[in-house]
Order: sequence, then C-alpha cells, then structure tokens
Amino acid sequence: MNLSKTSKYAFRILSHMAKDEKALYSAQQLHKEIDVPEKYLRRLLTDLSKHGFIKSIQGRQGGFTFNRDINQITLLEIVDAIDGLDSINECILGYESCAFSHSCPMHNIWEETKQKTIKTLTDTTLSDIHKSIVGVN
Amino acid sequence: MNLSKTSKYAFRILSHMAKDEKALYSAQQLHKEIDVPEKYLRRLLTDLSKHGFIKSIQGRQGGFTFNRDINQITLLEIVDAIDGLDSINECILGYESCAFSHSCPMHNIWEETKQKTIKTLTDTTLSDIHKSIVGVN
DNA sequence: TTTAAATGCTACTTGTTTATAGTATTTAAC
DNA sequence: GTTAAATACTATAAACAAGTAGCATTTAAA
Ligand code: FES
Ligand code: FES
Repeated sequence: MNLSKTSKYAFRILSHMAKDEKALYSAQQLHKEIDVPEKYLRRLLTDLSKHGFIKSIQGRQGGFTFNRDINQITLLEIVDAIDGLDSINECILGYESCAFSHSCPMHNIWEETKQKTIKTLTDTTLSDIHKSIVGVN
Repeated sequence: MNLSKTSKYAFRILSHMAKDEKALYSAQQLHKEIDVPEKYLRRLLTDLSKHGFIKSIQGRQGGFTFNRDINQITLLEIVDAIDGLDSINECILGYESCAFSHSCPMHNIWEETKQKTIKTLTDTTLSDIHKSIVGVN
C-alpha cells in the first residue's frame, strides 16, 4: 500500500476532530494541534469538505465540523478520496491492476497481506479510533 | 508501508533472476524481460551489487548473477536496502518513529496490520517466490 | 591489437508531490 | 456600514523521486 503524506495528514485531521465529534474546528486551531503546515492544511480541509466528510462554515466564527456520522466514515473512504483506490490495490511489482488480474510472480505471496490491510481500512471507522485506546474490540 | 517504485523494480529484477538462480543476466536482457527503463535499471543493478545481493561481471560477456543464496535473501532486506527500514516502520499519521514510541491515536488500530506486513516481508525469501505458484506453504 | 559488448559513473532533465504566497470572499461583532 | 476573523481560490515555488544522456572502463572475441 502506498499512503501519501497527504492521506496521513487527512487521517491526522479527521482522527483529531473525531475526539469531539460535534465541535467546530478552525484551520488555525487544527494547525496548532496536529502540526500540519497551515496553508496545506487549509487546502486539505477544503478538499475534505468537497468530499463530504466534513462541512465548512464560512465567515467569522466559522470553521469545520463533521458532515457525516463518524461511525460511518471508514479509513478506506478517506484514502480513496485522497489517493484513490489504485494506491491500495497496487501490484507489489508495480505492474498494472492487481485487483482484476493476478498474474505477477509475487501475487500469491502478497495477496493475504494486502487483504489484511484492506480489511483493516474497511472495518475501521473514525469512531473506532479513540475507543481503541482502551482496547475495545 | 510506503514502497517506492524503485523497490518494486528491485523486486521485479531479483524475483525474475531467482527463476534461474545460477544464470548470468545482462541489463539489456532484463530490460526486455521485466520492462524497467534501461538506464534506470542499470543504475539499480549496480546499486543492488553494491548491497551484495548480486555481483557484476564486467566486460564483454558480462552481466549480473546472485552473490548470495537466494533462500537467504528476504524481501525485507531488499526494501531496507532501497528505501530504508523507516519506510516500513512509518507511523500511519506520519509522526516520527512509530517503532520505538507508540503514542499516536491510531497506533493500536494499525499495529497488527503493520506487523503482518513486516512478518510477510521478513519470512519471504527470493526462493519462496516461484515455489508459491504451485501453492506450497 | 582492434573492436564490440558489456558495466560504472556522474551530471542533468523531467515529472510529481508537497508547501507557500497572495488575493478574494464570506459573515459575525462592533 | 466597517472591521476582523474566518474560509476559498489559484498560481507559483521548493523538494523529492524517477528517468535520461554521455562518456569512461573493462574484457572477450575477432
Ligand atoms: S498482480 Fe502483482 S501483486 Fe497482484
Ligand atoms: S506511532 Fe503512529 S502508528 Fe505507531
């Protein structure tokens, strides 16, 4: 799997916001709390709004808040929105579309690990993240 | 895990060479067989030689052949040589050194998947690759 | 001994991702 | 209304990864 730095930033943002699901967060506040370059963070927040994960409130006293129930947002959706699903289904030898064919010499060796990764991303929602600290399973 | 395109190329090269462990392969031949840009491939082959996986034989009738027993070369060693171990131990939120600390909010959720990936890379050697096609386990 | 076929080296070019700068727009407080 | 604090947009810069070019070196065959 090839997770871009931008997707990691998205995880930072959304997992942080999930701590208090109903709160409104400003870009400046988030910048201080999760250490993502401010300008880049702003762009990413707008992007995440366009993808419908969060919504923006403009003007003074504005900011960002969730637009969907956080137990319905999976990690896979987030990666999909930023990097695309191809980044996850990638062939480990870099050949085209591992998802539909399975012809490369390392496919069998890698398949199980790949599925495990996809399963974790699919099964984990934003609401699971802070639960996990106390070991709920 | 963040596997660079170059590491994928390295996998292509070495897994292909592992089909006939004792053979001597020229860069030109490999280029035709595994579809890696020729100049880049040459550089990578030299690099893999310097890392001791293969050795080069210079001059006319030269080429590359394994320098070590292929059942002793793990996938992890290859990734380590090209991308470094950090690329594997990476924190999923992009914070520093997941390996020694484990303090980010998503660590617990990700840890098992990460370990599965590392285990596969550690346990798989070049000699396992072509065996796996007939389903040996 | 000349030539051809191979690797070795290093500098450069291209492409992609990440980051920044600057300006416009929105809206609540005053 | 004016101001201040927020997001939206777009162009550009910087950093990094991937790919190329060109020449030097090595060595076996002719
Ligand atoms: S085709 Fe290469 S890993 Fe599936
Ligand atoms: S510290 Fe973030 S995944 Fe381990």
